[in-house]
Amino acid sequence: MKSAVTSLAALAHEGRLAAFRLLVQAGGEGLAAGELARRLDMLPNTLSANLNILSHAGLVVAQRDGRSMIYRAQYDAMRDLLGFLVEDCCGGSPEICAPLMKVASDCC
Amino acid sequence: MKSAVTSLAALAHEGRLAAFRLLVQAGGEGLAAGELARRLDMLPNTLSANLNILSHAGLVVAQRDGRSMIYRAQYDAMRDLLGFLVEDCCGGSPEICAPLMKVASDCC
DNA sequence: TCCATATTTCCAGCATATTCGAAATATGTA
DNA sequence: TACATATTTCGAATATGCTGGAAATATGGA
Repeated sequence: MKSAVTSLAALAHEGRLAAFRLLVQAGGEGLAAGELARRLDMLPNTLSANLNILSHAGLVVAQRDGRSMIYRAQYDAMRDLLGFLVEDCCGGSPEICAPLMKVASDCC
Repeated sequence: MKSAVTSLAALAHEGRLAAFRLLVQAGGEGLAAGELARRLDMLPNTLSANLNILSHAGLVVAQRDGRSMIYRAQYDAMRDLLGFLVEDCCGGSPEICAPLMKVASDCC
């Protein structure tokens, strides 16, 4: 619950959400902080602060590669968050869960 | 995207997340504001402000019933949010989507 | 070593969010 | 009408979050 709030807060910011989505799309290769800053048109220091917040929430991890820092999305954390959000849905509310099945099956 | 950030911000608060989860569990009957305040041990005015934030995000709706205000979770908004969060998962990252399938099928 | 690149850290200022007490509003009941 | 209940609105204090400039750190190359 505490970590869900941390993750939600990390994603509840336009720049951070956009950064996270780019990292999800980038897949296992990840993206360098500078490349993210360019694509998102953010100042490097501002982006760094925001990546730090995503990292503290466990949604991304960083790894140094030469002069660059490569950031990658952490799928486990995202899965945990999604799992938490739908956790209660069968305790009275298949209305959420059933559409979710559709989203998931359309997607995969 | 903008509405996703609004919804995420609304849920990124311990009290609001707990309130929303209670409403999800409560199902179509919903819960009165006072009942929520009792269960969550929140002052009525504080809860009211927080319900207003959830309502503004479209995650709950309110309906007067006598002296009480009945709040209900809005499943469509939650489904949209979850859909948005997994939207990109197949653009390189079935790692998120596949576990989500499992979550959804375990649940329903 | 010296310099350029990549990124982070520090700091200050500004904006937004959170909470609470008190007062106001709406409804039901005697 | 008068009063109790349920909830919201208002206002102010406090806390937290966000941003950008400047400086610091880390790495690679000449």
